[in-house]
Amino acid sequence: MLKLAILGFLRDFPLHGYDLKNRVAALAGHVRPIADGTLYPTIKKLEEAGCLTRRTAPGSVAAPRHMLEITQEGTDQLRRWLRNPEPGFITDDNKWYLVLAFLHHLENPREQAIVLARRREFLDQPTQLFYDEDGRPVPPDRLDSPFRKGLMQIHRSVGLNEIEWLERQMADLNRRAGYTAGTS
Amino acid sequence: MLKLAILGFLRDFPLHGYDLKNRVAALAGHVRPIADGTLYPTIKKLEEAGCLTRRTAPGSVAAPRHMLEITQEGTDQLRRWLRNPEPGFITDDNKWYLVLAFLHHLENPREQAIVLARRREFLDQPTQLFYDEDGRPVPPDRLDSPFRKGLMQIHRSVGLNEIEWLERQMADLNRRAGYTAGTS
DNA sequence: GTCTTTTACCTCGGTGTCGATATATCTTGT
DNA sequence: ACAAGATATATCGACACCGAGGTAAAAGAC
Repeated sequence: MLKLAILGFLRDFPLHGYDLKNRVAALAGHVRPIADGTLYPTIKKLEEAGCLTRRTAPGSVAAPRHMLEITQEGTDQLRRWLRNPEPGFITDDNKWYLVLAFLHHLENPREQAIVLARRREFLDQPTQLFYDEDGRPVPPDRLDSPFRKGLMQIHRSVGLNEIEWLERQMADLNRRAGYTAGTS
Repeated sequence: MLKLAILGFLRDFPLHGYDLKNRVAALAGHVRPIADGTLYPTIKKLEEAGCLTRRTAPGSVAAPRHMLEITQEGTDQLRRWLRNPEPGFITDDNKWYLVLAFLHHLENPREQAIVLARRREFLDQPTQLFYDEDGRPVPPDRLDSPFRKGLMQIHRSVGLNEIEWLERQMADLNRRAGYTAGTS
């Protein structure tokens, strides 16, 4: 999850750790701070895996920075993650938003459309959140708790909203993929 | 996170592990399966902490079950978590939905309203997801990636939707809290 | 009769993230 | 001169969760 975000941001332009931290915080979960104890070891691992290189530069304001740059290896890894996201990245909203934030790094519109289709497929299946004592599904209007009612209502409208957008986006991507195929 | 879900479900009625697993899976992240290796150790820990008791019962279909029942201690713990959720449970959508799913176990409408207010406060602050190379915020219409545009658009409409619901719900709760105060 | 599937429970090792803690640099206020 | 605060990087122990693996009991298929 963090690795995807780091490589995704570095693919745009080189950054140092502190900057990355703020950008990831703003994006992930929307403004959940990411701990130092998570970020720096993760950067180290990515460096050891050859996904990024670091270059010490004087700090613009304070202490010296390590400017991080993505490598070809790192770009390949990023694309692999985006091209074929693990199930959690499709079903977990926060993780899915991360995929969406970096999906433009996957240059082929056909591949992008496939990922969107997977999310669409997931959103399509009806969600049943609650069951009664005997395991029977409980429809929203039969729920005692107003909070559970609201939860299901919000969840539903959010899904419809995103499906609509996905639909438009996929149509657009497929059109562009068609042109590309026609001209090749 | 899992602990909250377990105690929350058990507060409704006693369940066995396997049943819990399916209910949590349906609710958390909407239908993300929860691993056995997570569930059973967590149950064990909750039992050791005195939050629940177990009672072996013959399985209705197959192997014998451990029926789990919440204790007073467990109920107290659940209420503490709900009354004062950690920051992540307010800002992380999946975790927040969990809080919402069990908020009815907090019996005081005033306390419920306080929790909703914290979420509202969080949603109220304008979210800036992306920044350019120099650290300047990038508005949606200046984004190159259609996916990032969509992300911001979806994010915004989802937020407005939920704020509207929160508003209605809080008004209702405060009205009820007022009645209670008046009759006491 | 045995074989597979479903129900049901459990352990162990590995990974990802957090929170506390530490250190160094530069700017600004006093 | 010195303290405070923002910038910047790093380590360590703890905890939650996962995935692979294993056990067992009953139902139904062949």
